[in-house]
Amino acid sequence: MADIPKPRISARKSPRQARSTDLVSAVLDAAVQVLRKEGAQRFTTARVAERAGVSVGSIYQYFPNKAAILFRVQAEEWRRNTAMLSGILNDRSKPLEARLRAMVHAFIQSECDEAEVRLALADAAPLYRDAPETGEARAEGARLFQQFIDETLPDKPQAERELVSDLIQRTFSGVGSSYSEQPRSEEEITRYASALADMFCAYFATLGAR
Amino acid sequence: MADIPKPRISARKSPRQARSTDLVSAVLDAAVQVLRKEGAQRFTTARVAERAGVSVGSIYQYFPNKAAILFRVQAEEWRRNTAMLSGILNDRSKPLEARLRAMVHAFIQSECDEAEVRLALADAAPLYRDAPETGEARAEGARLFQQFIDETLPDKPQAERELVSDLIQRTFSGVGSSYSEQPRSEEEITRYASALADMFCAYFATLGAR
DNA sequence: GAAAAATACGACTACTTCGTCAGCTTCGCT
DNA sequence: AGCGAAGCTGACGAAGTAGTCGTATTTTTC
Repeated sequence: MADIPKPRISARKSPRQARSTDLVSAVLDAAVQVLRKEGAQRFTTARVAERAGVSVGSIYQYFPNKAAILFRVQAEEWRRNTAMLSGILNDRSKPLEARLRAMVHAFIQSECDEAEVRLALADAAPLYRDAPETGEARAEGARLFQQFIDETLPDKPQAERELVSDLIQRTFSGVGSSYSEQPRSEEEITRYASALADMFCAYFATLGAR
Repeated sequence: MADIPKPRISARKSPRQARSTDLVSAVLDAAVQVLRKEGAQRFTTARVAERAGVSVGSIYQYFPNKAAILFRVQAEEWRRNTAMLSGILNDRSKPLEARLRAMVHAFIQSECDEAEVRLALADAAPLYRDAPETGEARAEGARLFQQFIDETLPDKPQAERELVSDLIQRTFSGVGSSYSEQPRSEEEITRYASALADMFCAYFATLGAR
């Protein structure tokens, strides 16, 4: 059994004046910097406050606890990512395979670009992953994959499409976070993304993708 | 940047009498139990000592620090796993594909069987992953995959075989740990392992596996 | 069986961290 | 200007944890 989840991730109160809005974004920016420079282990509210040029008390006016800050950072990360991948996948001017290949490359690339933050965020996952909001955010991403698979394998029964979508998604994120643990050159990234896309294409082909 | 690595994972002194050997294994057993029941966050030397029926000081006679205990547990886990998979992969009485499918299933199965411990161990990874010993242990596992790929794709250049091996390995462990985060029934596991194996087989087929 | 070596104990130190709260400052508005 | 609300501060309390060390106990050696 893991840690007892603290289901208090949602904001304590909302900023009403301009300065408090600024404060919140300063805190989130600082949080990213602290994660990058200090790692998850040394991510503390005090350090975030210092870096943001703000007092600890102010942070706790808009975030109920440390986990909430991390969750907001992670949610933002996911949001950007989903938007980017969604844009690539829904570009109907290209054939399915080209879109898939582009998406794989973009994902691996971005994963490597922000490797430090991602790794730290992953290390801190135990603090926020059991919150209900996390589940919703994940489901959002899942829909993206599901939609793509539905388009790729329209003749398969839904149960199978769901299974395949789930598998692709896990492969994606698993390989991405593992691969980005070490620094990689542009060329390495291209080669690796290409191989991963090859694997997906081969799989889809045997499943009878159109 | 992540946490500064503490390169002191190796044993402080070796047990010479029977009672101290017992103590060490009691500590390791207790460590697994604490991980399972309390999670990585609440894994403390004090709790391990209590569960092992031993005092904190005794632990520090054979382990230089907390990370060392976690590393020993993880190393043991890897050792068992490598042995199991190695046994399946080297069973020359079966064709390559059957061995691959058996291996995938066994891996996913064991991952799910021990999900709690694995998850906690993964959460604690930041504490031990930067130690040099961890790299060696990983390399051990990598050889296993490399050997299998060399056998599967003997006509490809070595660079490509290494790339494929790396990709398969990351897919393996990434999908495994992600999939096992939720409890799964036997049937679900079989279906999922089968799909994953399908993906690998499809990929190998397009690469011209023999 | 007595000295020496190995082992075990656990109270204790030194440190870190989360989150609060009483009081002070700034803002918006009339 | 002046008043109430919103916002900000940072010292502080409470909790928890890693690892040490002087002392007690058990085992081995001679």
